[in-house]
Amino acid sequence: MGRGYHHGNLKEALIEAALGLIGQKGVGGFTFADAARMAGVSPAAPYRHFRDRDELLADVARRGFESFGDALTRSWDEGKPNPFEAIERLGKTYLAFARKEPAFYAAMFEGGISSDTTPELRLAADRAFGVLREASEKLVETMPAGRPPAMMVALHIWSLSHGIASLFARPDESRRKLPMSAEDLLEAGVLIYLDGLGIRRP
Amino acid sequence: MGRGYHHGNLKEALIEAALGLIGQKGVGGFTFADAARMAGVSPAAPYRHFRDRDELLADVARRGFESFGDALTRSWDEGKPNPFEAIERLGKTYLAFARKEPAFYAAMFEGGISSDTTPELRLAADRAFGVLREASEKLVETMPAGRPPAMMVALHIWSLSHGIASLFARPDESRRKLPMSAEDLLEAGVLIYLDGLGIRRP
DNA sequence: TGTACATCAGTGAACGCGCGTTCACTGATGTAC
DNA sequence: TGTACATCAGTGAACGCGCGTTCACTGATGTAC
Repeated sequence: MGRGYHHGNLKEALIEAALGLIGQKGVGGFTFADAARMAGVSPAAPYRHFRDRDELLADVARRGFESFGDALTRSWDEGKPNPFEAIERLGKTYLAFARKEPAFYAAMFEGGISSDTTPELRLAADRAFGVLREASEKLVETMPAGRPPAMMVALHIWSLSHGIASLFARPDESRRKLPMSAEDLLEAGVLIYLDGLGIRRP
Repeated sequence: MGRGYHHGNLKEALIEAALGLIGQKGVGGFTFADAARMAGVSPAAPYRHFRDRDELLADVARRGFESFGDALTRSWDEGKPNPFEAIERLGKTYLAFARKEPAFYAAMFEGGISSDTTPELRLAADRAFGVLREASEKLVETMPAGRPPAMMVALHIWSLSHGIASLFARPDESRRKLPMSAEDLLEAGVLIYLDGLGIRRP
């Protein structure tokens, strides 16, 4: 690259490096010094941008949640053509994210970073969950009566998605083998669950 | 203690130490040397019992799965008084284990240890899942017709339990706040799911 | 337009630290006769 | 029952390593006049 004394975009470069390293060695294997090395910079340089390793990790997690939230929002697409079909799309997006962005996913859920580390992180995480919450609300509204709390429905779907993603949709090591794809497993699960609530495909 | 030159029970002591350290600092923060120190032994001593840190961790995970499997088996209690009630008990046991044995849980699911590390580990993990599988089989058998695959049912319940445990039932840092207990959330979820399958409380 | 100066991102050398791992060893335990 | 010996669990000192962190510094960039 032939960069001079100043990097110019070190903060971004460190985030990129962190994602690469987490992807390779997992969250635990990622180190501050390694990120600096990967960005082609001295080990003291990152301190200009992050207080320590945890702050960098929290920033990665925040960006992960933002990207995740965006993906979920797009996928939900205001519940078109109907909440039922849209929520199935949401589930697929959840798994797709875990698969395609394992580094983000690890920083978000396995990093040992509490959501309360930063207000921004909390906000981003809340926003991502908010999409699921809104979807559940719309879904529940299609019922004529005996509506369950939308919050609970959102938590159930989130938990099922997260469980399946963690157990079966990580490119990590060889997880347990499945007789079907994680996507099909989730879709079937959500279908049965919604049926149990009394919500059927329109 | 006044132990002499030989420890006498170092292997067990190292496992204990590992559990304590994992409980305190998480799987990532646990080190081989630390375990030795905690067991009151020189840093070279553990090598008489474990090839390296990973082998120790795999052994912890194996014991975790065995203990988990035992707890599930006791909880299932051959499906008494009926599979429906027994499987609700199973769910509670799942969460209770995650809560009461966070160190085991972490080694089993967040240790970065693949189930294929050791045949014994795989066996123990399979046995634990087997309880849930058997429970699902018995549950499905209560249906007169249109039975879903028991394997799928087991995977759904496992995933939901695991998702709820990971997100809300870890004493880790302050996880997301819930409007209800993790136990109630899981029970409600399983109830709705089984209802969707057409299985009702007898 | 040029010059002086402030700002600030990145340097590189240095430090203390704890980890993983090895090695020849030592002392306790068990066993054969 | 006693003695000689083999076995083996644990020692402690040593090593190389990479990490996190600090520090006075340097050189590029931007800005005021």
